[in-house]
Amino acid sequence: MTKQVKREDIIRAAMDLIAAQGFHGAPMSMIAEKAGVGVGTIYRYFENRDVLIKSIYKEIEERLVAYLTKKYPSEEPVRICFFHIAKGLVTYFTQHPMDFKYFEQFHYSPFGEAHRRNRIFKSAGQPDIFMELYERGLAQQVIKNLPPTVFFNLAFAPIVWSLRDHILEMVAIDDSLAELLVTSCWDSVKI
Amino acid sequence: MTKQVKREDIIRAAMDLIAAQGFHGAPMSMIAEKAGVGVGTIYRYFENRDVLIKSIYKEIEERLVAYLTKKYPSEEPVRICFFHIAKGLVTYFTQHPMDFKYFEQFHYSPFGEAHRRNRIFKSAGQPDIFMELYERGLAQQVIKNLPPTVFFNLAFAPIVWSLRDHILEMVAIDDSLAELLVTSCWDSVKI
DNA sequence: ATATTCTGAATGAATGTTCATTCCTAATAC
DNA sequence: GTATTAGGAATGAACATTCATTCAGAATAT
Repeated sequence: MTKQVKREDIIRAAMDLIAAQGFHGAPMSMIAEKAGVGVGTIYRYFENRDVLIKSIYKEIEERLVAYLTKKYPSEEPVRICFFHIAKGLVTYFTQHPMDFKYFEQFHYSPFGEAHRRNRIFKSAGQPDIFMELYERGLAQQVIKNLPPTVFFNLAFAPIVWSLRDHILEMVAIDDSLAELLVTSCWDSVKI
Repeated sequence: MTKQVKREDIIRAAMDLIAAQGFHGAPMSMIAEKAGVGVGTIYRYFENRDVLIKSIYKEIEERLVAYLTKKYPSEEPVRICFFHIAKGLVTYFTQHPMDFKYFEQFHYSPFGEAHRRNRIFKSAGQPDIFMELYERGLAQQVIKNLPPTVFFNLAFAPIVWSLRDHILEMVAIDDSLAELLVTSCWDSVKI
């Protein structure tokens, strides 16, 4: 078993456990057992628990940003770009519920609190499609004149909450409901 | 010092600590110290930690519901009722940021998970102004045909997120911005 | 009025448990 | 044979909860 594979096993195990049970339901001993390694082994791959947790977050974030950025129609109107991102979020997280749950656990924890100051998707190197969308929308006067924070909240908070409800099986978001949801978000910010 | 006063001291101390630092930053010993009582004393007023935490939640919830229900214009159109609730939320939580922070901590924790399920599935109990609003809106065809969950998410998620940002001082929500925010939420659910 | 006994609220040291982390030994690679 | 990696028991820190003890004030007796 190569080093890389063992590292992946640890990440996979930790992610699944934390997504399913929260940080409390995922002690190092349990992660080790699920990954099929000794507890001490984890510390050969990650300096400590915090580093492990942040590494997992980074991996998920990279996958998500890659997904949203791929085929991003940057030349199209703001509205089209918004729909691309919003529907992309729904699709990605519907297909990767564990990623969503992990994201949520992370975000509402001391880790996320620290992370929140810098905006979510502002990873170095990546062009910030969110901010670009906001600025272009304002400049072209297709969206209301709102502070960026409030714009993002109107545009994405209902989607995130609905994804959570969908993943918790409290509502079923099919294609047509997703369309309606995303359209409604757009309705709230468009002029 | 009367019993009631001491109980209030404990609740106040626990609430402030948990709101500010999260559940982790509020061990019983610290709550006791801040309340000016012995650790054991807390257990004379609350069976255990969980009961204390849930009691605090209930007190806040009662205050909030009382605030929203007072002067509720139940005879007015759906739109007016929505604005009453939405603006009431903004006003109440702007004036009681600790209540908001506690609510948030509670909601994104194992306590909240359980609480949420109950709340949604058995909406029984007191006259639920939220559910009443949804049903009346649907019947009168003034709101889109959406599952209740998604309706609530569209209507309130951006408000909650924006309140959080306001309380964290990442955006300043004054009266006119609140008006714009609430109107935008209504725009997203109205027909 | 004063002394004595009783009561139960208040306390915080002690207990038991849960974990992250360490570190020594075993296994494996080179 | 030596160096590197894996393993998991041991360690110690953090915490919720308990419970034997204290003590102020109420009740009762003298």
